Amino acid sequence: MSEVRYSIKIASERSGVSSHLIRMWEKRYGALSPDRTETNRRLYSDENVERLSLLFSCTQEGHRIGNIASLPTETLRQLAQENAEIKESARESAPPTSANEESLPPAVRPAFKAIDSMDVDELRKALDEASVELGYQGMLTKVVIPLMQHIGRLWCEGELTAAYEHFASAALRTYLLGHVQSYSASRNAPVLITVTPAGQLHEFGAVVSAAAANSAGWHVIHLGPSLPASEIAGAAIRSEANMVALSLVHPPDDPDLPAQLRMLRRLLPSKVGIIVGGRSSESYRRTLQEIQAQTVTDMDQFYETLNASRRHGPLESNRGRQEKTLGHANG
Amino acid sequence: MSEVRYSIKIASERSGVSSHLIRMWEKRYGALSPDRTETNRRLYSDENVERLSLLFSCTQEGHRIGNIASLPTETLRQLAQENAEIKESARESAPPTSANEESLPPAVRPAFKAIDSMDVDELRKALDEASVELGYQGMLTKVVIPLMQHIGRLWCEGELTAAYEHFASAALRTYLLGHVQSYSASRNAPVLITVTPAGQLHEFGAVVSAAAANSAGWHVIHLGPSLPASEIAGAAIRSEANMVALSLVHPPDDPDLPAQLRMLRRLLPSKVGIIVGGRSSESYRRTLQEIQAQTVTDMDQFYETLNASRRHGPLESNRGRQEKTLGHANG
DNA sequence: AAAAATTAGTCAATAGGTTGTCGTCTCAAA
DNA sequence: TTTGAGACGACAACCTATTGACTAATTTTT
Repeated sequence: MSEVRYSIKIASERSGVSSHLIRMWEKRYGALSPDRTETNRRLYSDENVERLSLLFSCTQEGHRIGNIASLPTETLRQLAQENAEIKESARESAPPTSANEESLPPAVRPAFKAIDSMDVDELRKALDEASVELGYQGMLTKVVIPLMQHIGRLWCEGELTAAYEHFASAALRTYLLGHVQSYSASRNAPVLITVTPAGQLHEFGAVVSAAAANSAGWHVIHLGPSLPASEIAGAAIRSEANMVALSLVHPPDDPDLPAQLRMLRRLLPSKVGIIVGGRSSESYRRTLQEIQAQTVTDMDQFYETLNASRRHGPLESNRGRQEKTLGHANG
Repeated sequence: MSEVRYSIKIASERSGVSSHLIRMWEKRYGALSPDRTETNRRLYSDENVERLSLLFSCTQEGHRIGNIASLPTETLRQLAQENAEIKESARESAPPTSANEESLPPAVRPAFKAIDSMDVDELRKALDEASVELGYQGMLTKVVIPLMQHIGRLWCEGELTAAYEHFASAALRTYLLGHVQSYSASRNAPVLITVTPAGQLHEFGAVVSAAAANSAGWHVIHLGPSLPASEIAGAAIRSEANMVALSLVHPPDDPDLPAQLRMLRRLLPSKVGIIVGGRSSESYRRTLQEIQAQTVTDMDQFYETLNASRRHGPLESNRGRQEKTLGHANG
């Protein structure tokens, strides 16, 4: 701790309380009693300044200075703590975004604006327009993915609150999967399962690949995030899937995941291919190689792999997918 | 506990009783006798505030203030709890939710079949048809909810694999939120935020309420699962929401949740109502009551509450109560 | 059933307390 | 000399307390 003392001006700047008011608080309420120089100048320590800041934020919250001026600093700290979140949420809700818009490609901006104002309809419109302009797959690669990356970045840097991230996820997921629904392909289209293995909670990659594969003519069954290998395999077998697409994003170092992946390979029929993408797929490279998964690092590769597998892939097979009901469920 | 005393303004904000009314209760019924400053200002302790909250919720239940004002705080606490229990049990005995075992209602079967064969299109068709037959809200209450309950039960009993549960969640969510998108209401429709508080991972209740509210003419912003209170409040403020709908399902005993809920109440503008549903809402009854959340146990109640709030502001009530707990907005 | 009384919440007016800001004056520091 | 600090007094804006009167609903009485 330094024993630095500040003039009232500095104390005022640091605490946000005008020097005038600082004197008033001292005089009227005895809020604090700073040391003085020989010539009667006030000298404020770091503790003094902290106390001033606390008093200030409490008054901002509606507490009357007269009621709190004499409380010990520790109590003030608690009181301010109670309200800390208020300020946070207020502050964060005030400046939604601003600075980083320039760094966004123009095509992404309308969609980002829609997220910014939490408007699903606007988002849908933006994406529809992007679809027309860039094609569906172009919309995916040039708008949706950069958009989520940007939001993720802003979120990490604390420039965007989790609420926006959640909203964006929910809205985009609904938009993309909604399209999967309505595009759903003909009866003898190849079948792809999109899913995230147990422990991987980020669904977004799987959603995008679902949308992408669907637009490429696949019949897609999206199972969502964090499903154990046995479940994935079960679903694949039951639906006679041709491929399973996994997205690995976070965590990049799950010690259980390799075992899960190996088990998945073992349980899956050998003609069913595994295709893996996502930021963290690199971290599990060894295992992925071992199970002969095809890793892709971008959308183009993903399309390519899908096409290849469709032509001479581990599939072909009789497309006579007949409905199978669950043996067990109630009659 | 700190020995902090609050001004009447703060006491009013925290208890939800207008400052005016607080004085009336003191003067007419001697409901409580706060300390005073030398200049006769009232000073409220935390206990005082709690008592005010209790009195308030009891009056909301229909008790006359004159009858309960002189009861000791402990008795009030019991009374408030009893009321909540009676309400609960009345509701529970009324709709016995016989949706038990063996036969699920015929209306649900096509949708269940679709889930069973993991066919999104078929599911969509089944729900569309149910919509035509039962109306959108009927589809929600008579198909979607029983369906999810049924699947949840089968899952619990190990009769259905997680893959089906995941698939059903993803598909239903997309279907329901997709409809929210396209229905999105006009500019001056009331705004509802649907979300799950931090720690509550089950999104489904929030999704259904989003769909329901949207069909009732609300503008819905769905934020998805597990968002901290400050985020929820920030989003609500920013979007000028009229209500926030929370779904509590699992876990039923999160020790952090009550604090989260209290904080949410504090951060939200007091005119923003909180509406809570879900299987576990009962477990948090005390806290919910404290924050004056309106709990609902079925869809009908949900609609009712939405409508009431739309008509007389957030605090609906049997007796055309004041819609301003915020009488302190003096000015 | 109509009239009167009771109950509960709200309003308005007045008086006075509380708080942030301003201006002025004086004195120390640069 | 200019600038900033200290002290004092004044003041407007806001908050609080009290009183009495008003409204609307409910209950009691006639």
